[in-house]
Amino acid sequence: MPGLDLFGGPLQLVDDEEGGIRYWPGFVDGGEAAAWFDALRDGCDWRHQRRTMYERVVDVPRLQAWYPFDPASLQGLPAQLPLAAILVRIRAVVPGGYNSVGLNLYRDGRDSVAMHNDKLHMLLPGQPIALLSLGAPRRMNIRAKAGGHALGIDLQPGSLLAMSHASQLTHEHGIPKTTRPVPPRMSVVFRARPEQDAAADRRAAPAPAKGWR
DNA sequence: GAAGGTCAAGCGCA
DNA sequence: CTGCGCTTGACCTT
Repeated sequence: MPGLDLFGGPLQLVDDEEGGIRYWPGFVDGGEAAAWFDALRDGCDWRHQRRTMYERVVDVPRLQAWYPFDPASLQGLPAQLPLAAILVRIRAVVPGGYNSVGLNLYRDGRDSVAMHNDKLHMLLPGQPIALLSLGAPRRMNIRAKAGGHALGIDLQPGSLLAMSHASQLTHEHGIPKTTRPVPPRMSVVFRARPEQDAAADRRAAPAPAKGWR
């Protein structure tokens, strides 16, 4: 386990040729993280999905929101949300052609995500995924698919986690449920998606009406 | 357009 | 106590 470096550099959690998985515990200060959390919690278009399992319809255990945007103009990011400010800060540390942001809200310890990796066909090769954590700390497990033990990391509010494209091939990650009482936690995840998918996103996303008939 | 992958809750196990 | 692996099935870039 690498030690915390005193000069603000990241902890290297996983190594590969594209930067592996890096973690900046104090990427932004607590006050800013708290302000962003409040604004996003109150202002995002949160969606609650359902899934069927064993003839029962169950709630997906988290709320989600998602915005595709143009990397140059930032069009697509709602102006009343601090997403553009967050993106600027993230790009300065983890450069990338981000064109989509997904948010997850884990309301309490019963909310979770199963171990998974991001779908590679939905990501541009070589481009990292950048994940900002806000709200309460939650444990994330990271495990090599090849086997071995899971690495647990408490994602602190204001922390940044950067995952290489290549690491999605070799590792999976998840947020387990916990019986401990925990306040809400939010992740803000920036990705660079292939243009054809990004275009489909723009079509699917709420857009100004422009019917021609 | 087809079809293989995903991922929910709960259980048993180590 | 906690993580993990197994199960079924509707849905498939939210």
